[in-house]
Formats: sequence, structure tokens, C-alpha cells
Amino acid sequence: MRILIVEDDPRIAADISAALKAASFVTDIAADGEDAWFRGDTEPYDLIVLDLGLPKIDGLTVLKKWRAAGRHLPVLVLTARGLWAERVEGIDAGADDYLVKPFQMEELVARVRALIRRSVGIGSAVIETGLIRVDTRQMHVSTNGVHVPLTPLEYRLVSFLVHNKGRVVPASELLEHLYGDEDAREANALEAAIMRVRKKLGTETIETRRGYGYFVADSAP
Amino acid sequence: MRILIVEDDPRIAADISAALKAASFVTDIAADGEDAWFRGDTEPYDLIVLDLGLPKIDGLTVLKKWRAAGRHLPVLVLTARGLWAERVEGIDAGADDYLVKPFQMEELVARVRALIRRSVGIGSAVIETGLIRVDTRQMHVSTNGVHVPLTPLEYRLVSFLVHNKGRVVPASELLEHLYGDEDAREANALEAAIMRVRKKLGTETIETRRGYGYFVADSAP
DNA sequence: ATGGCGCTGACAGGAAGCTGACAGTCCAAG
DNA sequence: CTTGGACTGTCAGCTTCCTGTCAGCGCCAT
Repeated sequence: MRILIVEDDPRIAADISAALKAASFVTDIAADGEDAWFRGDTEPYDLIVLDLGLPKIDGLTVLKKWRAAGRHLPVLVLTARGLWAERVEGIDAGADDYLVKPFQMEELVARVRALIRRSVGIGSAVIETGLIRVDTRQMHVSTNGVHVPLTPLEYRLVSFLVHNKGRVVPASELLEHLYGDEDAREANALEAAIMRVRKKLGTETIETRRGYGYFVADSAP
Repeated sequence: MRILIVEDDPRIAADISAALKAASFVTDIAADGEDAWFRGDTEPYDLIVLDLGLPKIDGLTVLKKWRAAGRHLPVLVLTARGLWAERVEGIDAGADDYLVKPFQMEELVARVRALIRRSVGIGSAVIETGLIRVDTRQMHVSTNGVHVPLTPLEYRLVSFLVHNKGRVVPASELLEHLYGDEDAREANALEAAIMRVRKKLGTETIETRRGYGYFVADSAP
């Protein structure tokens, strides 16, 4: 899962980024409205954390532009304490959730997880398919009730596929969502990762649809 | 389905081409207006993605020439951000849809699919005939509710025939739309493909009209 | 009946994907 | 600062599957 953090204070941005990375997300940072607008239009993020006070272009304006262009990805808005006007405007502009500054990182991470789940139509923090079970809060994956330790990359891969269970996910899409824009990888890196996951979770968990991508079956069709 | 990409930046052209190929389209690329004009006049494309800023002949001029010559295939125009004048001119010149640069590939692919459906008079992303059902977004084909896995070529074939259901499609036309101009094939390759599809979906799904071509029955006559 | 169009099974070249080995990088412990 | 281990990208070789070609057969229309 790849997240764009839009925040002009580099310290806060770094903090948020660290917290989200620890929660197995991939993050990019945009420090001003112009950059944010461009990236949000170009890259396929799963969520955007948007601070409103920004140089060049205001956060709300950027949000409105995205919505006008048809971007429907979840946006979590960070707003200064007590500015109710901002909040109302945010709702109108198409924000999906808010967090009032200052906030606890834990809280932010929890909301991000919930928003992403909601955006793919999953209610619970524990996602199950016929073969595996992913606890998104603990970042635990288990087969037959047995916990299987995964490396960060492996977990990101499994998590993304499970969030998109029942759908064939093209390799290109996986690459885009598993890696930030600074570390583009070749397709083979993905194949290697898939193989490593299969070794741990079993060959059947991830199916290959030759020519299309990878597929994780949904338990309840 | 065969698509002409008119774009002078080779990187962007390659990106678009890759995205469309992943969505089971066949693509050719034209890097300047002159080449675009010639190909658009010569080859039977199902859609054209047209960038406006081009060497030799301007994109709008090319579009106008095509329209003047009576070509009515769908054209998706790529326009630079904020150039409203271009947009208005594009409408006048006969563009069917726009996309403002920069954009997400997903969005482009979605619009291309929609335009192609519209051009054959189909509203939904799921096309059904009496015997089969094609989900163009997931690239799924099913008979009697059962998903039938198809190889890329097989899917392209079925997709094209289903988009043209109720009409006899000559073999020559199939060849032109299933393959790019770089990889021309003999007629027998098509026959082999037809046979493979029939093995998977049933002999009745594709009828042979000897001397004329192939035919997929429409469900609602 | 017969010529030709279309069908079919076999085969092979090549592409897509898999796998094991290896090495560079990063981080934590000493 | 050094060392060791975990993680992961890259490479090379291999396997599997896709698909075009060929050769031969069957069936339809005249």
C-alpha cells in the first residue's frame, strides 16, 4: 500500500512517514501544494494524508482539483485544532476523514488502515481468504491458525493481494503499490518476492494468471 | 482491439502502450503528425489516443483531416493541463473525450474501454450474449456462470467478436484488429485460435459463415 | 464428385514466469 | 567502529505455457 504524505513541515512529515513505514506502508512526501497535486494526479496512491496549510497551492484547493478530475482515493485531512470552518470546507471538498493536530501517531495509523480497508470494501481489521488470515493491526499472517513470520516486503505483498482478493492484480500494479517512486524495481524482484511468499504460505495461496497477473481467491464469493 | 497511440515523447508513448497492452489491446505508436495521419488513414484502428503537441503536423490538424475524410472512429485527446483553448478546439475538431496531462494510466485505460464500448453501442462494462458473458474490466469470460480462463490472444479474439456480436466479422478484419502492424499473421493462426476458443467455450459460441467470416449471436435480437 | 475453405492435432520457437545462488545494503549488537 | 545477520534485488539458467506453422483431413457448395 502506497501513501502520499502532503505536509510542509519536514519534521512532521518525517514522523508520519516513519510511523506509516513501521506499519508496512510505502510513503512518498510532497512538501508543497503544487508537487502534491502533480503526484496525486500521476501516481497510483492508495491513500493521501493531506495537511491543509501549504505553500504555493492550498490543501483544500488541491483536494478539490483531484476530486474534480475524478480521483476517488481516500484522503485523510490534517487540520489545526478547533478550526471548524476548515473542517466543514474539508467535507465539502471531499475529505474522507480528519485528524486534529496535534495527534497521536497511533491514531493516524489506525485511521489510515481503516480508510484503506473501507476503500476496498472490507470491514474488519482481520482479513480472511480461504487459505490465509491477515491481521492488519498486528501485521500477522497465519495459515491453518499457525502464525507465519513474514519479512516487511513479503507482508506488504500479501497485504496488498489480500486487500484485492478475488481480483487479478497485474504485476505492474503490484510494482507501483509495493515500491515508492524512488526505488523502482524490475519485474523480477516481484517474482522473487512472490516465490518467497509461496515458500512460506504454500504454492496455492497466490495463483499466477499468465499474461494477466496474480490472483488470491476470495473465501466467500 | 487495435489502438493507435500518437505521442512524440517516446517514454510516455511506451508507458501508454504498456498499460493498454496489459488491458489486452494491440497498440501501434506514431511519433509525429505525418506518420499519425498516414496510419490513421490506412489502418483500421478501433480507437486513437492523440496527443496535441506534435512535430510536423499539429494534432488538431490531423484530427480535422481524419474527420474531413469521414473517419468516425473514437479519438481520445491528451491535452496539457490548463490549456482550455486546446480543449475547446478539440471538441470542435471532433474529439470524443479528453484527458488532461498528467493523468493516471488506470484512468486512461478506463476511458479507452468506455469509448470503445460506446462506439459499438454497448453501455455496460459487462457484455453478454446468449451463451457467454465478458467482463471487460476484469477480462473475465464465463459460460453458464462459470469462469473460463482464456489466454491473452483468446481473450482478445472473444472480446472483439463480442463487441461485434450480431454481425458477421470477416477473417481479414479479425486479423487486422487482433495483431499490430509489426506482427502480421497468416489466416491459419486465426483458425487455430478460433478452434482453441471453441474448445474452451463450446462449439456453438462462434459460428462460421463460410466464405464470409465468423459470427457471434446477439442475445436480444 | 470435387475443389477449396475451414478444422484439427502435432510440433517447435519463444516468451513469461520460476528458482537458486550470490551480493550489496541496512541495522543492531558487541 | 566493527561484525554479523537478515533482507531483498539481480543474474543466469530452467520450466512451463502460449501460439504460429505445417500437414493432412473433412465438409460444404457448386
